[in-house]
Amino acid sequence: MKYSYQREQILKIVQSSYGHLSANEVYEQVRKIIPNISLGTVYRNLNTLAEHHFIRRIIMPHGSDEYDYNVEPHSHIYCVKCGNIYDLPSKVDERMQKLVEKEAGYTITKSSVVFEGICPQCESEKEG
Amino acid sequence: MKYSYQREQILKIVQSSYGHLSANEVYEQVRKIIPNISLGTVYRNLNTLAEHHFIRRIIMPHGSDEYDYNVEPHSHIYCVKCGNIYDLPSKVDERMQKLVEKEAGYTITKSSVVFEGICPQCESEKEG
DNA sequence: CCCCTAAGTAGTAATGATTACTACTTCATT
DNA sequence: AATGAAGTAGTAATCATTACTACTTAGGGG
Repeated sequence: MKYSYQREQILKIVQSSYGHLSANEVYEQVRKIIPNISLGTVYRNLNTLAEHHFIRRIIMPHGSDEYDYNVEPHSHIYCVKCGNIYDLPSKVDERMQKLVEKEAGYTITKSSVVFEGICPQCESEKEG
Repeated sequence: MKYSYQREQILKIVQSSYGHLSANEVYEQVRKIIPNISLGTVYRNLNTLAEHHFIRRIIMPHGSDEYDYNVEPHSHIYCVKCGNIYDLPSKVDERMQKLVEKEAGYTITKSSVVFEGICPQCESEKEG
């Protein structure tokens, strides 16, 4: 991987976001610094960075994929009320994997798990 | 839902497939019976049938969605060796859901879970 | 039994996310 | 400094899916 200013800025944005960003959201942000950057460059660099484990690509079932500063394998949950995407503890992933391997006899190499539900905050607001 | 010959044939194909078919695969099959059927008609009917719980739509992380005759909620695993998509027992789903609700405090309404791994058959062939 | 209209259809165009392509530029090594 | 592999901007292409349009049909009320 050769250095490039574009990639450096893209990495900074994802790392400082402390959340999940779509390629387009990264594009919007990086354009403030590099106005003529191309969307293709954003995609290419996000994927290169993900391949080299600097960030993690979250393949969303529908809609655009998201890029995550947290490189530890973990699943995600989309809150249908507030629209946010939250991380699930990686402990949950480990246990899910063991469950599938034990119950069904498969060797899991990778998983794409996105839950939909209601986050604790929205759940408690329901009563207020 | 008004009767239509097209929808009847589409339902028959998915139900008699005993597996998972993409919209395009259904299209290819139904064209043998109704040569000038439109791909849009296939999509519309598959989704209508799924909404009415005659079949189930499996949203795949990447690639095309699949349609399943098995309407019980269950997750899927894609075997990276043979390329097939297998069902996981719905017991696994129930336990995954409980795990997430207990460990992370979320109320799960829906889940899109697709594992990638190696199926028992391919696993055993490795040694031969 | 026929008419009406909402639902369905074929065919095509549009959408949205992502990747591919092309000609030009830049990093970093000798 | 020269070279070549890797990177870039800009644009076109791809792929799955949905939307649109004008036409057709199912099927209940008169």
